[in-house]
Amino acid sequence: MGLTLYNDLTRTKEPFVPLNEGRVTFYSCGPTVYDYFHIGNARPFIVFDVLRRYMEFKGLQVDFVQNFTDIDDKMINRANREGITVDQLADRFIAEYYRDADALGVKRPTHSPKATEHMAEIISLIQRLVEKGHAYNVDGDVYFDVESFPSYGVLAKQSLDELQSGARIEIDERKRHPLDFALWKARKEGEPSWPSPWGEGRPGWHIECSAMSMKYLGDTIDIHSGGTDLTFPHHENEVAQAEAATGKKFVRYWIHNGYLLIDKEKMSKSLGNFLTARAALEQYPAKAIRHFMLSAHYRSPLNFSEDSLRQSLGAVERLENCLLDLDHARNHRKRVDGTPGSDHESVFRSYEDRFTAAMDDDFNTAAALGVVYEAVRTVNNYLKERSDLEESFLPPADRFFGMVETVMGIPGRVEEDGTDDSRIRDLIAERDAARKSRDFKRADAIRDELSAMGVVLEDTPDGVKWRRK
RNA sequence: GGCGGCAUAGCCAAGUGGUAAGGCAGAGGACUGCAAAUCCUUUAUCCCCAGUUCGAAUCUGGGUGCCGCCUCCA
Repeated sequence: MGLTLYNDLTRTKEPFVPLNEGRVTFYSCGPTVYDYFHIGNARPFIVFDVLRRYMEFKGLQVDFVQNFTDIDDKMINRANREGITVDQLADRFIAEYYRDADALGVKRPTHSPKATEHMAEIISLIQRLVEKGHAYNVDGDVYFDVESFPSYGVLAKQSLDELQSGARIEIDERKRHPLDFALWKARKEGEPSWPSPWGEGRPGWHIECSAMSMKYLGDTIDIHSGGTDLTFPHHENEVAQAEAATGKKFVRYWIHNGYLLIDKEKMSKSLGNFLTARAALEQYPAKAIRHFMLSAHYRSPLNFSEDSLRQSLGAVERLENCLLDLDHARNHRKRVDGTPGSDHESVFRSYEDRFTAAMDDDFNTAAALGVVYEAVRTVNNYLKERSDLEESFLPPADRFFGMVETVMGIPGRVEEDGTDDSRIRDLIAERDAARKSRDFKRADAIRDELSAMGVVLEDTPDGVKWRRK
């Protein structure tokens, strides 16, 4: 069974068939690097990271491009406020972006282009639009002429008239139509600028994505993703610019993630109701945040709360404990030949099939997680019901949980904290000896000591297990 | 005004015609020196009304409530 995706262009679920067999071109709108990103911004980063990983797991080669917007009003304002250049601001927050995204386990894109490094492509795209009569120059500002592009509104599913009514845009009399948008903005005092055929200036809001998408992935790409608030006007405008210039279809599948809500409201910088990803990571490990993001379907709104994060942490720890138990059994239990009649291979293959079926169904991570936890219970039961370990059990179990790790990035690799394990092992051995001689006071004292070191002990029939908190 | 989304147990959340996945929390039990982990049992008239159907959380119509986009925003 193949992957199906809900395409916002058609508003239906469609089988996903890449333009070129075996290869996927995927562009995801990235951050404007004027500040730390918040946990709501992190949703698309994580969720589309998982979609990308899943497609790679299925054997597709994914060319995944995510841009950095490093020149716009917010960049200029923030740089001015900080008394630094826009370049310096961008350098700083690109580094901060990577620090947080890496910490969240988000794979780095194939390409991460910056707008300021693609002026040639941007200008040449605008030029093509001007030449074809889709754009016009007014005093050094260049606007896209929406009326010259009959299918404007394909993504919004609205006509120009409908879009106009009720819109609270201040009307710029120099524009031919209120919805005409800037491709190029003439330089203002104190702003960074680049030379162009229309004079010094800088690119408008939307043009960079079209230009960079076309440069790295070609005129027509398979998938373009972003938050649902980008549907209009950002993505609508991208379509208009690109298709007006090339005459070809720009994006085959448009996908948008739902918002992260907080107190039932959209989390956003302008509302001020946000929590930075950095701050969230100080309180909860990445595995909990990833699990939280994957616990709902990507298109649904997802309500953020401390409690939800706590619940996700509890859940992902259950998965982690299961894998630790499995490893402990691997290292300490007697291996025996498989019992005739017990077919672990087909049990885990069935889980794998159900997991991939859920993921194939418009990337239903919540349903896929349900399957993961059924598999967890199976493993826990198996380990409880016997004291040895069949050789036939590990390979299919490892394959299944390896797939979960590869695709979802949970539970994630345990970070080394530099503690010397030999000290821990010595203490555990000492405690074990104390327990054998029924000196429980001493044993508990050692447990407390280890606990203070962040080490949790579990006494099991297979011996003492330990893990870091 | 136009376009769109959502409403499932205490909480989070799957499920698009055949009598409700999974997780968190709670209760009871098993195991246990203690603890932890784990296992078992247990918790849902699927927002309301009407309709279609042998049968609806799932389809249709009408409500109610919440949210979003149309303006910078993932």
